[in-house]
Amino acid sequence: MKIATFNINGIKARLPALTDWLVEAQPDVALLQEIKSTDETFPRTHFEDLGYQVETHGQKSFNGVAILSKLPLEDISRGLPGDDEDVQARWIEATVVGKQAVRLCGLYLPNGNPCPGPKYDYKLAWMERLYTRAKDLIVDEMPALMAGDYNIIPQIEDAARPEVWREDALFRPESRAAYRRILNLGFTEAFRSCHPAPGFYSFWDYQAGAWNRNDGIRIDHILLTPACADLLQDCQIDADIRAREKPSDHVPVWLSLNN
DNA sequence: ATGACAATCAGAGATTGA
Repeated sequence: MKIATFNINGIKARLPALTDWLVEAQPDVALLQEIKSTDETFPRTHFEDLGYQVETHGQKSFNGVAILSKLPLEDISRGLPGDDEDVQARWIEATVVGKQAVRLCGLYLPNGNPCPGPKYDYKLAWMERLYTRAKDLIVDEMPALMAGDYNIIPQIEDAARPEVWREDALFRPESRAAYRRILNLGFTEAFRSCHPAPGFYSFWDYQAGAWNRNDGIRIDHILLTPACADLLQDCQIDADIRAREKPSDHVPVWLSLNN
């Protein structure tokens, strides 16, 4: 089963680029972030016509996550538990039914800039809630993964120019520590486990020719529970599509599972 | 030190992002 995560930076603006990639890459499941649309305005039938079941958790203008799946999805849940006051649409879960069922969590972790400030506080508080949910996934022992835009540069080798990120919310010690604390529950980060070498990125800023200079960062990750890591076959980044017409500033990260 | 770029909503320019 091929499962991908892709921050598309707006479903309306990305409809052609996303469609082209889906047709070429043929993922069984695509976890999308930053759909920037409500559930009502998401072009649901467009993806149903491509053979996907569509589950969204959107809001107007900002954020928003979705799952597209060619295989049946069950037990869909929207919103990260732990704060009933939180109105930002950043989390969706579902179980995909294959040879072996896998629990899928799609996430759009808060950016956190400027740092320090209330947005950074929100990021760390959100990560505390993520830790709680992640721990439950480990305890459940069902194969599960958490995929999305983590807005975390885990290590220096995940940035072309780590020095410019030193004080940024994506690279601050507190951010990375909160991410490591989740990893240390027993998760396997799929891409690093397949490709330990430095120099792979999943985001290039639109500004200052970042793509042409390969001035990127790796902030889109897929974390696997031990039972899910047993099934991991491969993990890749489709970096080439960043060079196309009207691209997102992120590119897809995908893995294949033996399930 | 600043801005560079793109998307959204709205129908200009502020806000957000990373």
